[in-house]
Amino acid sequence: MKKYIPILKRTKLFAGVAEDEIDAMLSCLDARLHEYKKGEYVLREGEHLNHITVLVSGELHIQRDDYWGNRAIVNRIAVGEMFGEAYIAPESGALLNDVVAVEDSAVIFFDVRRIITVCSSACRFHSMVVQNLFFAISQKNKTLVQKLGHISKRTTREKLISYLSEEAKRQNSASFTIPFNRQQLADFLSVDRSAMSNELCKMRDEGLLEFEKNQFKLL
Amino acid sequence: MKKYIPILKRTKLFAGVAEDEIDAMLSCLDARLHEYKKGEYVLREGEHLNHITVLVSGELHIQRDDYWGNRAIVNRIAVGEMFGEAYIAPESGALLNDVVAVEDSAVIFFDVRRIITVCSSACRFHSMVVQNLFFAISQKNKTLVQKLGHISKRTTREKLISYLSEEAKRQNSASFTIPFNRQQLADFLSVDRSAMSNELCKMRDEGLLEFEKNQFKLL
DNA sequence: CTCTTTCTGTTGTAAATACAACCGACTTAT
DNA sequence: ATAAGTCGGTTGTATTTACAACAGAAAGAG
Repeated sequence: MKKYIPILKRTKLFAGVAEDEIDAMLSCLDARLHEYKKGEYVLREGEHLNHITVLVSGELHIQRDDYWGNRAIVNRIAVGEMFGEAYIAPESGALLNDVVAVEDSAVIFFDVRRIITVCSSACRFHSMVVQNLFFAISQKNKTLVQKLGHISKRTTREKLISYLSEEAKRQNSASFTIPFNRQQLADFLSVDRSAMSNELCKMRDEGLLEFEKNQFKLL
Repeated sequence: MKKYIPILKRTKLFAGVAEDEIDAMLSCLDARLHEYKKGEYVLREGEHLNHITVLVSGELHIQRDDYWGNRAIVNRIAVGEMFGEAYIAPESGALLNDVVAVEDSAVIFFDVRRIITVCSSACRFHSMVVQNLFFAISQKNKTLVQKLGHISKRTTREKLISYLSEEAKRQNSASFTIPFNRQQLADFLSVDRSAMSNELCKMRDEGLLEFEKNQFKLL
């Protein structure tokens, strides 16, 4: 687990905490490392979670499949990001979604109660972590609202424009790479892949954008 | 403002805090009361917010209108609920949505920094409020994921079933009242009102449910 | 009470989407 | 090298949805 301390240092959760302090906090927070192969489930819908988790290697999707096999990708977790923040409250109930490794991944689990209950003075940076967690959850909240903004658009084209222009803004460039292939993007935006592919090509023919694989450019 | 203390006592934010303690905390948290008439904007997209707010009277919608006049209702705030938790972080940027009073409403604003920075021992219950805020944000997060689950369904019928069965579950009865009229429900689920109305009637004719105004019964 | 406004359901048409099936390019495994 | 699998684009059709327009019922104003 110690090899991931430099990664933890760069996460929102441990922002401003020195590496040796993180090292000291690992046991205080009862940190546990788990590893997953590509395609493995980290957590399944219906399970109960009493941990805050941080992805330290690989990539995860928060997703849900319905009876008919339609997949909805609720969120994508990149290295350094957290998940499980929606289940901090004691009465928060079972997981609503599956969490799946889309690459070989490593996840560190932290005991929720140990985080939010500030411990003895041994952890001098604990209160900073609590505040970081505040900000991180708050920001995740905002991310979800943004995603709602995308998929509440009525047409596939509008959803694409909404999503792509936010990515351009976020990456601060008209040229950018998206972290999804076509099927994943379709699942993320809740549309049919072929219809979306069709629409993307129409938009390209109309001169709105260019793309090749995951590389997009808005014009 | 004092007349709303009994209401505050019943909110998630002040759960477990006695009324006289809340009274004492109001000034500590720099609480300010604002009132709005039905239809007035509490906040507008693009503004900056440095407060956590609690609705103590009336009803609010978090919504957004696009260029073509399509309205998306992101969330509904009932008495005792908070909003603005997505903008706690210092770098969280401008509001993504409008906040509108759909009834005559009263809102109390609390200074964010004063909440998350635990003050002197005068506020003995401050740390409890911090923990309450944690749980409340976390739960809001979960609510947003649930809403994503509804509108990521492909057809109007599936969206309706998803929403209505959750309401039934939440209200713990096959008969329940929803807090939206038809237009608002359509805006909430991101579908066309007339198409939705049509679909509801088809479902009724097929014996899936009964309804009258806002009163629904799943069969 | 009457007039106006709002709400809900209905219908027809045009547009958009889902679905299935297929193809070619490319990658990976054996 | 060959075969199998993955990925993205294309097409046609059936289904679904949006949109506009209208009508009756209910609610609210004067």
